[in-house]
Amino acid sequence: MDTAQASPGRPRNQRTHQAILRATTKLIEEVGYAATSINAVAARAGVGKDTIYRRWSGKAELVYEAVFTTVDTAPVPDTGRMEADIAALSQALIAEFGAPAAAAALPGLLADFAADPALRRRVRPVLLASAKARLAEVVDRARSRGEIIGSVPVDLVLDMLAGTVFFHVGLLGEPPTPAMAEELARMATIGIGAR
Amino acid sequence: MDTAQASPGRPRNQRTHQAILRATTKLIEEVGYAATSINAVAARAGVGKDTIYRRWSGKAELVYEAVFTTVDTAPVPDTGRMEADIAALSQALIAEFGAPAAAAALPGLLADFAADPALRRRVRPVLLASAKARLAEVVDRARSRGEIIGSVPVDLVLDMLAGTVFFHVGLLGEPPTPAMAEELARMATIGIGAR
Amino acid sequence: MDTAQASPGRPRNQRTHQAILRATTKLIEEVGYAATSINAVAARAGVGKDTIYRRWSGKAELVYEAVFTTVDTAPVPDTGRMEADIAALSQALIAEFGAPAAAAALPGLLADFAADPALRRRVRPVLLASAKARLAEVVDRARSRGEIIGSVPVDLVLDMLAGTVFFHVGLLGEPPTPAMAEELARMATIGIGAR
Amino acid sequence: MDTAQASPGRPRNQRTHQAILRATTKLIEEVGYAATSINAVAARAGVGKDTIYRRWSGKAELVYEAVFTTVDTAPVPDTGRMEADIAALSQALIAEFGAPAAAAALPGLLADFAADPALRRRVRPVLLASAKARLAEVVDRARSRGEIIGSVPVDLVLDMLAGTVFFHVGLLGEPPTPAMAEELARMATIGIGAR
DNA sequence: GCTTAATCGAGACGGTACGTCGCGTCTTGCA
DNA sequence: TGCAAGACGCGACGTACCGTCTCGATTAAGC
Repeated sequence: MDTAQASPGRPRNQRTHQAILRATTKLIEEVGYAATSINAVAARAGVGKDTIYRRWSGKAELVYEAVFTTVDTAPVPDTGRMEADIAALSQALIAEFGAPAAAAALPGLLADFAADPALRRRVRPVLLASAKARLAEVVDRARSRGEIIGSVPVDLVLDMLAGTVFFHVGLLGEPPTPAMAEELARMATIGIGAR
Repeated sequence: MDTAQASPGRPRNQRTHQAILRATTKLIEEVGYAATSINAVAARAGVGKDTIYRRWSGKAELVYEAVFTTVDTAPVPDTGRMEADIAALSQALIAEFGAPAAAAALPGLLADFAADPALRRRVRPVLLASAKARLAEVVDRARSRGEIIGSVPVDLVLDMLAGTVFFHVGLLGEPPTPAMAEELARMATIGIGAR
Repeated sequence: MDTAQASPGRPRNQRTHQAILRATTKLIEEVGYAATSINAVAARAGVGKDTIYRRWSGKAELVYEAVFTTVDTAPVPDTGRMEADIAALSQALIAEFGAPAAAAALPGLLADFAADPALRRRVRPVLLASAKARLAEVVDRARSRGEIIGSVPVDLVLDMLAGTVFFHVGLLGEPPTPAMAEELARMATIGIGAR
Repeated sequence: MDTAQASPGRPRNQRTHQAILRATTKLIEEVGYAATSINAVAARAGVGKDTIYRRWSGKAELVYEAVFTTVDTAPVPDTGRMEADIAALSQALIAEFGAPAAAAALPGLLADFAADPALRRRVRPVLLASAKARLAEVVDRARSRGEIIGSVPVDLVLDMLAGTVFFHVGLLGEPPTPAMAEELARMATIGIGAR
């Protein structure tokens, strides 16, 4: 199923692509989202601005790809007990959203998403997709074991985990403490389990 | 303790003050946070830019005051059962953050807070202060009734309620549905109660 | 007839105005019209780009004012013989259009005028207005002395003088030699006189 | 003297060459010199940009070839009277420079020549070469008939004819009227004859 | 017939300038 | 001193071309 589909003309340089993403991540970590301009990214990556706009619609999409495209390679936790599985997933999600670059990017990113409906529609289904699939798998397994009956508000739980971290970071400027992460994970677990 | 503190020169006009806040709220609702510029607010309020900067440090503080300074006049719920009290508080908080102007302002506001430590420090203690006091009161009453023992992560619960709404709004562009609000309130209630 | 007409708000700074014009003239002389960018003028004058665009519509208008607004203070020649008067006027016009900054600016300026009808309409009546008035005066005096009868193609003569210099400069890159200037002045003189 | 000089590799396509020149002329007439970009020419001609740069150094050379390479096939006028001959030549030159495409291209072309010494040197001797040869022939014949003695400023006359038309066109945006052309031709004729 | 090498359409690429916008500060004259 | 108006220096925005480059696919002429 090789969708090579060679288009005419000079192909885009993958090294350039990576250089831009790297420069973006660096800048986000060093000066934050607001102070990261397309101009600066271009200069840092040794690239023309057009080369950036040719691939991304603007700062939001660029930063999103640079910061949130770490594929989850870890296997879905399967301890046999739903609570433990959900706790593991929650910890992972919190770690992802609390990581330096992510924490620095999230507030600005969310603001830009909120301001642009089209952008929002493009990103929304992707942002939490992986986490959603994993959580759904855990829940399904629990259901087949008879641990729970009825539906589970998967989307809500994800919004809760991500949103809490985001809000905390936005207002405190610091990543969540492990203690808080644990507390939060427990809350999510109970929220699902106690139905 | 009348802190009139009459300074020399012409005193500031309170009607002007209100006109600026009104114009700000209108603009936020009509065009959103990003497109609301100080220039536009000044023009809309029929006011010079300096008159705005003399009172607020910038867009974030102005919008914050315009949108989030509705004093909670309702009495703290006291049904005799903690669960019901918390549910009521949660519903109120969700309603406040899900209101049109608030929902439109929150993402941008949080982003600006995240970008400016000084601003963050100034706003942080105020933003959820009222809600925090009310929740603490409810919890204290429950404790004196013997319903719970040990500490309660009040801050976390508030971050969770506000953050979830914010994240949902930022990514969906719509205020939370009543159903979701109920579900979320229950989650918070259980999260606290089940300790 | 003092048209002060004080408009509200902070008045424009005349020193800034002059600094911009000076920077423009310098740049034109140093790097030529094409390489003179608004960006560069702004940097050189220590001024924001807006401050330039607030006063002029673009490079063409700016350069035009910087280079071609040297008011003719010399009195209209009046030797008693039309030929000598016209020769003097021609020499003056040629000198004006052959001056370093003017010679460097003219080709690009004309090209921009040609490309923008609105701009053309705005500049056209002003560009040769002074020269036209002086020539008309000389011709009138000659007519009243009985030296000539009938009409005189004043516009054509001016286009000829300016155009020849311009074309010469554009294709040679050098100001016209005194010899050529004299020859050209004579041609104009004869062209008018011999009617 | 067949300078075929067959080089290895695929030979250049002459139809492509013509297609580019045609597209250039069309664009010049439709949108003017300034708005005629190499990009646009390439798109219009269905050609890659390299194919253009392989043949011409840039817009100026391309437009010059597209617009000013109509070889004078008409015989040099020979009426027996110099004045009539010169008038005929002048009329022809004015017509050439006043033609739609030429009038649209000239100002920008001259500006580019003025900005680039190398380009100027390459084009200068060619631009008026044909006209110069014809004028020289007419003058020589007149001299051998004894009509004139001494030298004649041939270059100056050509600059004058071309420059006047150019200046007029650049500032008015319209081709010269027949009346003006006649007047101008007469001026050139007298300018030469009256020596 | 096979190689060789330049040409072709397409479009990516690093640059530079564009003209606009918003920022937060300043400078007027008037109240 | 407050205030409306608006000039000011700054710097980012997203776009348009520039002239060069890199693809894969032709297209002759020379071997």
